[in-house]
Amino acid sequence: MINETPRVRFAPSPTGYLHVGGLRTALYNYLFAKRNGGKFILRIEDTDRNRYVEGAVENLIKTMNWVGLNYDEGPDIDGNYGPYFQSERLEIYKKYADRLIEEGKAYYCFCTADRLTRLREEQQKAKLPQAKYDKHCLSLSKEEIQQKLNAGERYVIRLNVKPGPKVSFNDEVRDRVEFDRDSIDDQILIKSDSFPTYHMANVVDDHLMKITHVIRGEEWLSSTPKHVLLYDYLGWELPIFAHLPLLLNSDKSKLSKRQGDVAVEDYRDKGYFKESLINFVALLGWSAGDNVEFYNLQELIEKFSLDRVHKAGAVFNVEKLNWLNEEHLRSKPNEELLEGLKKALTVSKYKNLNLTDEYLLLIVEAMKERVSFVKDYIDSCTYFYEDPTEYDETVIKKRWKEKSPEYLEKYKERISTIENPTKEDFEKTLKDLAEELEVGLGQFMHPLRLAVSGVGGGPGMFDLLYIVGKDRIISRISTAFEKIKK
RNA sequence: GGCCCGUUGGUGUAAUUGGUUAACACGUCGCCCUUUCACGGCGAAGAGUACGGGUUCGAGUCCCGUACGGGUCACCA
Repeated sequence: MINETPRVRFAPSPTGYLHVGGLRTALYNYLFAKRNGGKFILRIEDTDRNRYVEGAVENLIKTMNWVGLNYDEGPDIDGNYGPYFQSERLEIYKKYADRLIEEGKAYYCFCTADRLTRLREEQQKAKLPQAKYDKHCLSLSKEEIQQKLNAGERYVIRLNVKPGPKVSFNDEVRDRVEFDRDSIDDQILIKSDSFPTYHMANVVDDHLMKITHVIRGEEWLSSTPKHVLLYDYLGWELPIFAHLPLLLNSDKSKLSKRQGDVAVEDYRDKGYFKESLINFVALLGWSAGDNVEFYNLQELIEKFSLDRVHKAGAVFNVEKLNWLNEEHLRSKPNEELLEGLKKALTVSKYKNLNLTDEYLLLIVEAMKERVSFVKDYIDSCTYFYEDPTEYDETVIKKRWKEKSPEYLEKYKERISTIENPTKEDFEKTLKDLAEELEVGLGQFMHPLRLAVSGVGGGPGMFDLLYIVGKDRIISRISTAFEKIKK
């Protein structure tokens, strides 16, 4: 095994969307594979027919593609170990279950759901430390079993956990973990609908698909002894386990829908870049130990290692995600942001404006240090798309002076005589005027910004003027005279 | 409740594997830059490492106990 190329898998059950915790698990698997020259496999754990969700797999694949975690084998990328849907591997599980039965390591169980709940209740009443199946059906004779089978009685197949030493295994992030054997229940392996349970399916598939490292969430830690036992019963070599710390809500409970968005799609729709999501989630439970926090996927591949994965759960902190999104935005070329902006524009109220790339690029550049999301290129500077309809009250109070109309009128007159004014023209005109009238530049700039944009903040004064342009400046100044009353 | 895992500023993490005053980032606050807002720069507050014992010349790092948090105990994954 030492020399085998690593094979890891991300094995979600298709519930409809990709959970951010799932994204983190997928990412670590991906990084581990890429770092070590291995293969990354996507396997669909669709063994619960009651939870079937229409279109869930398609959506999952779409989201995986969007974030760029490309797998080497999966439902739509054939490898030599398919099928990659567990629902298409039923005969395989059955075959191994039969083998276990033959060897006395598993057995048929005909107990009804009724009996099981009654059993559980009794055990609870008796204050037993733990509710476990009582191996009732283990004592059935061969004839009895055959008879029931022939009669078509519904059955499940259970793991036969026999007394023995502690079950232990090594975990890459938690070192050695041990469980008492009698704390392990006779887990159902094959359900009465002939579908396997997760425990059976994941062990069989991981072995058959030659998975070398099982990297999954910590919620699986306590069922790992069952899996270890199965490997043992089947005579298979154990993979290396790595149980990742959970992602938490701000109250430290397991990250849940109730306390915010958990779907990767939600974050995508809110305007987060896949780069920031990946970067952020990578840092939840892992660090290279070198103070670097800004990464792209390639850099993560180069730095990642399982032995630097943290043990404790990590709170999902949106503020840091926001910061990372700003950082990634600023690192992107303007052309890419332009494409994003154009796309955002098509679904905005400005979709019919037909603005040129040249014009939009000016906005992209002027606002680059002032936005967190591409959509902010619209939302936080609407004055580039339409005349202001309101004027910020506090700015009026602070900046709109008695003489403001007079100054602005003069500026308006002067720029109206310039043909195709450049940014420098707007600047020189303003400075000259202020000098002639012997007043501070601020007497011009602040009211002018207010009149042109309606707000007190924004890009550099002359960028603002240049982008808005002479004609609109002139008309907006006139409008401001009417609308701004002190 | 049983079992398992965990616990370093508000949050994410670091600390040469036992060796100075516990470091960085996000967030917060302040100053500088900029006659705007941001970006950027500088600085501050904020943990004495959950708590209590031990081992040791020396413990965030090792051991034990307690507390707290979480996970798990399905014919769900």
